[in-house]
Amino acid sequence: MEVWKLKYDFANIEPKWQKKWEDAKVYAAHDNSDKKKFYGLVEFPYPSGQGLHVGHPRPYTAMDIVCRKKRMDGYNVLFPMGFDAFGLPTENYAIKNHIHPAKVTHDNIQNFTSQLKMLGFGFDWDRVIDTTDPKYYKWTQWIFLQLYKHGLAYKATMPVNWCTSCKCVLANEEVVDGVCERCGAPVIRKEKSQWMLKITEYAQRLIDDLDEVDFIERVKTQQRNWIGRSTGAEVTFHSTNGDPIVVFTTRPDTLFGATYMVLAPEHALVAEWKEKGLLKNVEDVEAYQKAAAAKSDLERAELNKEKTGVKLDGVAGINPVNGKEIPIFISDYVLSTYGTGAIMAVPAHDDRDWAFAKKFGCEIIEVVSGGEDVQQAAFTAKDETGIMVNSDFLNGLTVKDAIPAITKWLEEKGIGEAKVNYKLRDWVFSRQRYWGEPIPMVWCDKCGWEPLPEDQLPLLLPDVDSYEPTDDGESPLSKMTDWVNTTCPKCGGPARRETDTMPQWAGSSWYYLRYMDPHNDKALASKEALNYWSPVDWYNGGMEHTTLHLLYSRFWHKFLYDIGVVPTKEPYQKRTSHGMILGEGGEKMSKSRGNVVNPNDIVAQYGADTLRLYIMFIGDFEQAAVWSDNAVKGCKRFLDKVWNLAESCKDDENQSEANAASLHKCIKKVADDIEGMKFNTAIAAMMSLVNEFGQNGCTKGDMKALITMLSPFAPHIAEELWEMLGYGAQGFACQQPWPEYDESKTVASVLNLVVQVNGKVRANIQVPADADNDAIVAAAQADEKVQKFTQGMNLVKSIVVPGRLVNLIVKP
RNA sequence: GCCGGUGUGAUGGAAUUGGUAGACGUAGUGGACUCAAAAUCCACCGGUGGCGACACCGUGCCGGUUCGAGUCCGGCCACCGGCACCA
Repeated sequence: MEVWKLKYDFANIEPKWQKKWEDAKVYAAHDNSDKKKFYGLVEFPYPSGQGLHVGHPRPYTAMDIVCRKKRMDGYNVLFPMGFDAFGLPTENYAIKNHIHPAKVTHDNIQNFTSQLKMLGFGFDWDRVIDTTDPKYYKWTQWIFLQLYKHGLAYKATMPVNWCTSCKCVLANEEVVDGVCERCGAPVIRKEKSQWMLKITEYAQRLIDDLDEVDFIERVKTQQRNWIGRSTGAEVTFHSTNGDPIVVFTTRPDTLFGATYMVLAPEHALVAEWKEKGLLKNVEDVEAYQKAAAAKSDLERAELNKEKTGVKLDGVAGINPVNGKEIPIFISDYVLSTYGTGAIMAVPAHDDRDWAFAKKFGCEIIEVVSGGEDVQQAAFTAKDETGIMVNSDFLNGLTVKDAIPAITKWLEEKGIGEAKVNYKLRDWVFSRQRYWGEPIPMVWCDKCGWEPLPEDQLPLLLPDVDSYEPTDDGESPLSKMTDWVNTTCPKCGGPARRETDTMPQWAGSSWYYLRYMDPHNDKALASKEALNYWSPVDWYNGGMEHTTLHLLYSRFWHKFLYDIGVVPTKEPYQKRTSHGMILGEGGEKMSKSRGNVVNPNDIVAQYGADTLRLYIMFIGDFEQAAVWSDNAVKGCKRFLDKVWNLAESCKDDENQSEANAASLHKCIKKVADDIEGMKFNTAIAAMMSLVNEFGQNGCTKGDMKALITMLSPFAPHIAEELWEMLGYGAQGFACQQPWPEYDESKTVASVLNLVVQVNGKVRANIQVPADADNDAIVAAAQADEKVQKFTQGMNLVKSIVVPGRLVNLIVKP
């Protein structure tokens, strides 16, 4: 055979195959197929001006490998890509450089696209979506209208999170430790009229249906935590002047221990009592309310060691279980946004109430025995350890039994009822910025809010002169009087458009549906496409989206399911998550640290295949990993070895005897590891195999199997070698079936066993594969090294682990 | 404080789920090739003792279960992430 001795010239090979794949559309998903479908999804990127960094290819390569493997297994695969392009950085860049955000977006998408193609991902490029395309956001607006028509979108004036730098409201999910999730600027409270989505209506289902999906456990727990379900009871107390005060408690069993009440400073009853002239210490109360209002949530939380509050003078509460008169306080440790904004305080059995009671000299009455002295610390155990005392008819019961008993009693007397509360709050959905989807609503002084008729969608984002956010808290769109002034869709009179836009999370809440049928202009996707492709089989994305995008899109999906648009209850069947890529030194990559690795540089130096391999070999996929320029070389060396082996292998279509066992074990291992996302060990297994091929020599048949296995990981070199070995007529390497695994080839005729004496490794022996236990023990005892330790001892026991080891237990 | 995760050589990380700890890769050391360097190839590469065969110790710490523990149980420590006055 002719000896090629060509260099592994990745710089020419990679673009060559990228073009061939694209021309042949080998990665296109087929809509009308009888094949089993597989829908693999990665989170679409925000096309920033910086382009891709090496963090992006980690999830992309992983799902690309999974999807390529699925294609080889005969699935009709949908593996799409798109761009989540509305958002503040683009808008800010546009403001700074006086370029229209649409132009900025277009350029960034072009750059991202070429980078993604450079890495050889098998995306279906005919299904690319862009959330800023009116053909796309028409349907984002359409979904909003459906939410509105079903009572799930409403406008309300309430205190909201306001980012002082973005000049824009934020959802609760976007506030992290009191600062803006995006820019890190402090968030303050501001009273504003906002569009809200009733995600709380889905709270229970968002928890329950987690049981039906295959999400990694930490995603499920984080979502459950965020939704924050707690069960208890609502109990109606009364004030001395006869007003009902409803409180929520998770411990109705401790009702007899309620020695005072606390209202949130913003509670409506406080103002009412003030009106009626019942309060004798109005100045103190007002001063406290004012101070509380001025504090941000962060400040409130920071001050949580020291309890503050004011006792209401002139009004008291009455404990409904024993008629006792108890004082009422206002304090900011009670939140107006959770429960009823009012609590009964049981200092003996709640840490916060205890701290408050100590400071304000409130009575502490023990109603659950079994702990230490409640005058010294609250006893909060909620299990069977505590027995009810000082509680009339509850005395003697455990806490566990007392809760249903008192709840039943309350319900019978009409004083209270069982109740479930959630920490989750409704989703603040409007933003005072330009670069987002316009909210298709019109305000008419006569008719109120009216939805835009659906046939007028999309409501286009108008061109404006300035995208600058305004200090008065209005969207830049509000300055566009031509656009703002319109007619009421109902009465035809003069009306004004909503000038706030949607948050960035809107477009991404349903994008996975659009990929199923991206060019449809009659519906967000056709019924046939939705029925065939739903649900997403495997969705990989970042942990940082667990309580943002992932939660929001599950909510939207459930709504769309309820109104008959989508066929499944849940959008994603399986959810996995990748660890971050950290810069050298173990710190997060960032421009300011100057440790950002640009994939273009790595591709130029080593090629895309090496980058793909390295990013998968770097460590446990779910764990954070530190980038190392040096370690990249190892993957390049591996590909060089593969190349050289292909050039020097024996011209024999058969697999060689010498490599058979290793080859077939490797075929199995790589397949299993891809399914389990253990890409690092899959690659290690192929490296070992290649080392063996180098030692034993290999045939074309051996190489054929190796190249096929390698093709999901390093698709370009696989194609090139496939063609070089003369298999080009059989189609692309990436279209071949996964190599056949023959278990019988992995069974050796002679087994290597470890011999232990009293649990310590003492020797290795070879035995025939069919040797029985007695023969194995005899062989072990016959070994010279073993005899050194068994000499003069009695064998009391022997343990044989088939195919692994034999342990001899000896005693003098 | 509550919930989750992690802890293994110089280093990134493996270990068939209770069965030879350190696969695979980096870095390092020695050697071959070269005028030289790069590349490549070969050998070594947890610690201590020994010329050596070999022995003992070793998976954050202390204890336990087991013929056998990185893996299981009990009790700690450290770091990372999430939630946090949510009644």
